[in-house]
Amino acid sequence: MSSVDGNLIQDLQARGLIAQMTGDDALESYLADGSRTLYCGFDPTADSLHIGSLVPLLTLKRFQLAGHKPIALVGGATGLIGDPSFKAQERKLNTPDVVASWVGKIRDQVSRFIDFDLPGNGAEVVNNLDWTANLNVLDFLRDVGKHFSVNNMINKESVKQRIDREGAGISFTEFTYMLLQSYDFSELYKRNDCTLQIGGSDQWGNIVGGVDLTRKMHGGHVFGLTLPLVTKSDGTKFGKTESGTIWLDAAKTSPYAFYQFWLNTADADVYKFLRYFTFLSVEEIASIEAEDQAAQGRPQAQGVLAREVTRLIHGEEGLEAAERITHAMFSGSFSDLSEADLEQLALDGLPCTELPEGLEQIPMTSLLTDAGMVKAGREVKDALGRQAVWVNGEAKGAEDNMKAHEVFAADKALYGRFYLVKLGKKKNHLLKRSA
RNA sequence: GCAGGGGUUCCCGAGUGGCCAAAGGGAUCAGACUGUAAAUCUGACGCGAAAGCUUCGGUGGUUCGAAUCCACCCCCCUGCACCA
Repeated sequence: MSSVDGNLIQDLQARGLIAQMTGDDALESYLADGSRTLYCGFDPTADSLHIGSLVPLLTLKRFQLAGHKPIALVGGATGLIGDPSFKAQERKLNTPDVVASWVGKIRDQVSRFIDFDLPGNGAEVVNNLDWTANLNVLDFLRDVGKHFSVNNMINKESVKQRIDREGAGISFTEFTYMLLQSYDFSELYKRNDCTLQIGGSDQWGNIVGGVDLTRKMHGGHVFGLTLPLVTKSDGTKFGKTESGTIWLDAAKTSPYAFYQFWLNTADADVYKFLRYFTFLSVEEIASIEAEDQAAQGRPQAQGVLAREVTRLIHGEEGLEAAERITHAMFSGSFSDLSEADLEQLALDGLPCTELPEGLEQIPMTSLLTDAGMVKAGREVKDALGRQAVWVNGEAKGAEDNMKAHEVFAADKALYGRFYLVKLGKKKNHLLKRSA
């Protein structure tokens, strides 16, 4: 049995990672006294987790590093129901086979973060469908449902807007979600001696429900701890960009795009994010912050954050790929890229499209819109008007709009095949001549 | 079901017969300044390279002409009634 790090809670506190916890000081000494088993649930609401799940995921890992045993629960059952917590509207149910396929993907993703082979506190992944699939309705209502007060449930902050708001409403199905999640906790307590559940702060109601149910059903004293919702200083939602959600799946968000997302973190958020999303010690982060403050110009923090998190999610290889593209695209020295480098960029996740036929007829606006660089031709037109489109380093203007055949002439291609197109400062794209 | 209010371009929100592709704000994109930041300033912002085309909950109608007027329908909100 590995020894436990008694300072875990203090470290989490220093990182700002504790939103609420049950039994305050009791939990801290409970964790310091021995290796405990804890769990966190991840519902399959899509075919991949996104960075919103990163805080709980990494926190599980922090507990493991401190000597505790983490269980990642994939919600094969709860994913069939839908958590109403702080959701404005009832959600559409996904079909069982869809949820089942998502369960598989989420399980694989989650598994990459925690260590299964640690002696004494090796991680586990469980699926709550295992203990609910064959649950008898009458038994459930008698054994579990009886412990819940509807009066209490409708007063939960998490469902208040659904209860109070005219025209919103909540179905009995979603209303029951809390019972299922609570039952999970009591089951894991019984089966795995799991005595702590962690989750986002929106899960507080569900977690407390589980704490109560475990006491009522098994007389067990268990704990709950919630993590803060990640917010940005400018008030916009964390984890979304104009081009969409930042996913953990490399097929949905390339390591390059992922790296760029973190690199673009606002100064006002970056040190907080370093504490949330990296395993650098709070002291290290403080010294980075101090250095940045002392230095003029660009802070180093975003680079550190992007590197650390990208390595964590996509590994050393993913990070190298991301940095390779970033360097090629933003250093302005793409001309010394080799042919193999260019091919690699496409593989690394630089958006890449094949050049269509009949360029004489195709305006640049449609060409670049179709390639997915922008949403409407107007943006290309605007950019052309400001000399903000470059093809292989050469700025193009409005007069080139109908001259795609000249802009993309065969003799202008790098290695006879490639064109690097840059629109504005940040949009890069690779166009390839078909072979 | 009755009475009243409302549904406008990504969002909020003006517009009540032509001057409306539709004020203003937000978001977004691009430019300047920078650090691939923030703040600020500038431009764009239904679609289209253009000519032009398609919008104001839906369908029909009145009119030379409708987001604006009429009819019917759908949806939302606020009261009242019904369920009790």
